[in-house]
Amino acid sequence: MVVGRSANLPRGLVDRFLARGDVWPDDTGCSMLHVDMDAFYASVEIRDRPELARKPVVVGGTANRGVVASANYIAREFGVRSAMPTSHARRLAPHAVFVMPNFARYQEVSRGVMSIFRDITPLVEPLSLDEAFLDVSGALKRLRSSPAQIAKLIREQVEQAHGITCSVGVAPTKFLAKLASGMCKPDGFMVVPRDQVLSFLHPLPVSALWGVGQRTAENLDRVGLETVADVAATPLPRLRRLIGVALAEHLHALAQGHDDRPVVPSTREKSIGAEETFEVDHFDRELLRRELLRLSERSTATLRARGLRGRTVSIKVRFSDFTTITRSKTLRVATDVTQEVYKTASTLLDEQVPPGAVRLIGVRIEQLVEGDDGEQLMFDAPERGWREAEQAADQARSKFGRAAIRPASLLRQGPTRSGLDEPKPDRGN
DNA sequence: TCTGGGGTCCTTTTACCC
DNA sequence: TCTGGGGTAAAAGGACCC
Repeated sequence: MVVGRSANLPRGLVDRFLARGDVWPDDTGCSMLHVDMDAFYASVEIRDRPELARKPVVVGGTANRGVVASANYIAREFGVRSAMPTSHARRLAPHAVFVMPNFARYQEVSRGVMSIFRDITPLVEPLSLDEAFLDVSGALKRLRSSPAQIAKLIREQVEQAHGITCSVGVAPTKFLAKLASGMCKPDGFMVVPRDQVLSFLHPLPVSALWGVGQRTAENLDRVGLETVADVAATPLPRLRRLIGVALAEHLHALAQGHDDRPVVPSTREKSIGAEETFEVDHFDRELLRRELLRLSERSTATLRARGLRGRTVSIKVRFSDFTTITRSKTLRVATDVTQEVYKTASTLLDEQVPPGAVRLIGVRIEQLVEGDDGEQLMFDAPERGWREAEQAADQARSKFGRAAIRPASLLRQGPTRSGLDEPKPDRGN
């Protein structure tokens, strides 16, 4: 039995732990909350266009090669799932309304929702636009509430202020809270009492463990490990041989209900990049180089906006058969200069990527450091002109819009791309 | 069914130095 | 000069997450 992400969970289990109005569960010591918006992108679209309310709604690139970023629950009844090719979704639900994602809009709603959380506790760790962990241990006294009461309050406030619903898991640890919110979706609320952690956890399939995707589930299945209980009962040395040291130790701990990761309010990003799938495959090197310039520009603009620079430039190329290679080069000095990133990226393309039909190309910058003008100027005077020019261009763009300033070689018509421009799907709900 | 885009983390391989 | 081993950093690939 190999079970994927969306496997049906033991039904009795869900019923046993689902919080309802009448019975108040024992939430002592359950100070970890995981809040997950229901079908976030689709819900925002429906809220903004009420005429969609009773229809199946699918948010995702409408072009040939897009995938579903979010689907409302009516669309899910037809089998539509996030990450599914849009073409497949169209076949399953031809009458559904297909909507292009409006990323800026979702960001705006997300900021509003997160600020509701921060009014309750400063210990908020967003995982993406549509979900976050909250540690409410410090807020209990101040609000004179239990964790479950705080969860209820959050659900009410989010719906009142933003017209969309969310699901909340309340548990002693992050992992359990996240499991719980996933199991009570949509518009639900679940508490995992401290003394029932193992009876909650152990009947679940291994794929429920954070870090077990399709591959690892198959590997575990091959040796007869199907449930979380099976993993918990496997001696650690054996598990290490099966799936590697780090993953084994991680999963073994989770399977025993151990997870002491704290809520970390802000973490610095480790890499910044941009990539694009073409609507049709391309062989033309000149065109690929032009695309690298566009992507370098996009990535370094983000770097500059956040006051960061990076030392390692890596490119990613996916061929028509879906094999994917990455090639990277580490610079002597960290940079945020488009021309320098582009030069490195295009050299990598020229020297290390074999010819072939390319469906995706990407640029990423790693080994990030906080920007520091003074030091850089002394060591690398020649790039000074570029930096100043690009900073001026950033300012012009923020005044007059993105199209105002572009490198001359991008003024020609670029290649056609798939419909998804910059989406971030709300997977998993 | 035919697979987006943004990331993180881990493992293995390779390059280089002593 | 050739070979080997240890250590470290970089490069490459892969799995996973939303």
